[in-house]
Amino acid sequence: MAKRMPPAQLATLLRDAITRLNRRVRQTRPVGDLTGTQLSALTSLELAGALTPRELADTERVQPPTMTKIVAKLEERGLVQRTPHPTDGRQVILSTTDTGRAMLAQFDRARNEWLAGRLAELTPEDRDALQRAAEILQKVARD
Amino acid sequence: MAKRMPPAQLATLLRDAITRLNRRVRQTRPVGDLTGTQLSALTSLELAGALTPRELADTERVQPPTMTKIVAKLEERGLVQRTPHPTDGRQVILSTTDTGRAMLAQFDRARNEWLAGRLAELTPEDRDALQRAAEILQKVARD
DNA sequence: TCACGATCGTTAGCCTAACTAATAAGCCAG
DNA sequence: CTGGCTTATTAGTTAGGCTAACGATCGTGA
Repeated sequence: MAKRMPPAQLATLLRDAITRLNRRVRQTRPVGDLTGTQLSALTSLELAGALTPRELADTERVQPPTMTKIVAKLEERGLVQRTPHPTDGRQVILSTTDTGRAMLAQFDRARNEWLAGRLAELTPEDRDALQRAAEILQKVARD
Repeated sequence: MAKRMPPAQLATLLRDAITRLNRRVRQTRPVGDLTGTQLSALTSLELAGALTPRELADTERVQPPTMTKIVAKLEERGLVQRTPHPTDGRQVILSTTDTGRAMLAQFDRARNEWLAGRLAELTPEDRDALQRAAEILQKVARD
């Protein structure tokens, strides 16, 4: 590994790596015609059980209008359903449908084909390093 | 660190981490009103000295029409210039202008403020792990 | 030599995904 | 019971990707 570098330089390196990896992953994306954003939202919703659009937007770190659009697409496909909030007439409760859960299960298999393939070519030590890094990055991205 | 996981699961973890980090970085971006994509292209061009649009597109791993748009925005701002190719009438040569270089120099200072700040809060060991991971990811993202 | 296929850059058109601003509906406190 | 806050949506903009198609140019093979 190269010499230890100051945080600003590491930030540049990280952003560059992440940008490029994102582009590569995007290029190989048309799996099941759900976009990464939609899949991520569906997964968060499934993990949480049920959320309001606002809560889901906060979870996904997007603004409410953005989540409105994402949910609309998922609803079109019958992957999420909305039920009225029991006491607050403004809010709605989002939850995954059986179809949505089936879709998620299917993705569990087909998921990340390209990236997983590339990762499988790495040494176990490299994969360990990436795993550790992913956990650190999750922490960094959290508030 | 958690137990070692299979590549498919690691791929999921990585993509999630990267997606979230990208969103966070985007939210804190309005520094000098150049986007990450534009900055990346400008930096690549500066590093290479001079490139054709095709070469720059390949470097940035986007399709030529995408690079046309990015270059158009950079040219509007006077950050890059185009000169005719000396022998091939189809091609053009892109290079950074003095203004573009000044902009890059300014970014060298203000760059990655949020991310660098967050990274500075980590332990040196965590930063080492991220540095190693970034280098691995660069390799993975490369062809 | 010249006609035709390949290459380069651009244009046009589409999509995803994000943002802000504004609006309608509903809640609640004084 | 009214005025202000919250929730969700709509409308409109921007960035950034893609593919398809096109004109200009290059270069090669008959």
